[in-house]
Amino acid sequence: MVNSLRTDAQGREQLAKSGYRSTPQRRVVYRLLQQNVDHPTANEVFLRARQALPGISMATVYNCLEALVQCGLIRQVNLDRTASRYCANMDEHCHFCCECCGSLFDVHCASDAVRRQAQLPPGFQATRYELVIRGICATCAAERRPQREQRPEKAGAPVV
Amino acid sequence: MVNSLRTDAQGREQLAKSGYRSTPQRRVVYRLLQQNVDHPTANEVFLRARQALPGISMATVYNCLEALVQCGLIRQVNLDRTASRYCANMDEHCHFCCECCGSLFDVHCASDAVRRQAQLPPGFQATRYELVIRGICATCAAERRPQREQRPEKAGAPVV
DNA sequence: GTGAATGCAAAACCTTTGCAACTGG
DNA sequence: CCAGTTGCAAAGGTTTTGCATTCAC
Repeated sequence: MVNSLRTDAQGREQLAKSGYRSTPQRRVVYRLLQQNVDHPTANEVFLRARQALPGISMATVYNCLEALVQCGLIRQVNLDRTASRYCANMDEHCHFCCECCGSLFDVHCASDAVRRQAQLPPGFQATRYELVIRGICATCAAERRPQREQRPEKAGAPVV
Repeated sequence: MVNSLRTDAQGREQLAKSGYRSTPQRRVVYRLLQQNVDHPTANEVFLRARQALPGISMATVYNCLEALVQCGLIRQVNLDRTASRYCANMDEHCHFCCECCGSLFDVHCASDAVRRQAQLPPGFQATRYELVIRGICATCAAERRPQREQRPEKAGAPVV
């Protein structure tokens, strides 16, 4: 169950709180991320946004994503050195990355317990814990295929 | 205490096991990573390797790093979309990234307990758990400075 | 009205690739 | 000997930047 999705008005307010304006481009990008739970890359966001706003540019997509990340409406997920992915689920969760098909899944994780496992040296102050799990997703496991080229075009279904 | 550092002979053997040759470049890169516990980037490895091998090229550095990663002598650490960093500590550990100075520290972490916290959906098989902790390191905390531009030139001391 | 955001193009950044020459086992 | 490795240069994918124009507040 995802609780963190905001209405247009809430989105506008959250942008304003951080000094950002609500523009058509930002609204389209945010709505698109709310509706597509498959963690698209900036380029995928660009392609989808262009359906609603044919004139939108890549630079604007990056600008919108940056604004939405900064004001806390979405989060950026970086795995390896592949293109960043974006996620409108702000509930606490971690990510499962399928080494077979490359899909990304949201996974529930009791973060308090994770926190307690890390033995920080004296004086260190943690602000954020990010857990990434790698493995084989149910679909790929069922297909019993050996590991092969990633198929990043396949979208991962959310699991939270 | 780091147990995973290999002698030259062990390194050669581990490379051979995966079908790689032991070359002067690979030996220099591996030794350099063993001696510098600050998680250098490929470019930093290049600059340091050039002191021993003035003719070494960036492409070769990447090739060496790839071979060393593949045969299990070093690991690659990717944070955000900054340049990959490399680490000769193969003991089980996670990473602490200082949001103030950008340094990377090895941190001991009881991974079995972390594993138990993630609630994988049925059919999902996990092979690897990667925990990244972000926060303020002891040095930056002591300086009591507000968060500012990262200073990636400052090397992080190992903490394991 | 005014500062912020957009769109375009060019550049930056990190990494990979193609290929001829060289070399380790 | 010969597949694997090196070094060079060029290209690749992702993201950022500069700047004139447009727009949100």
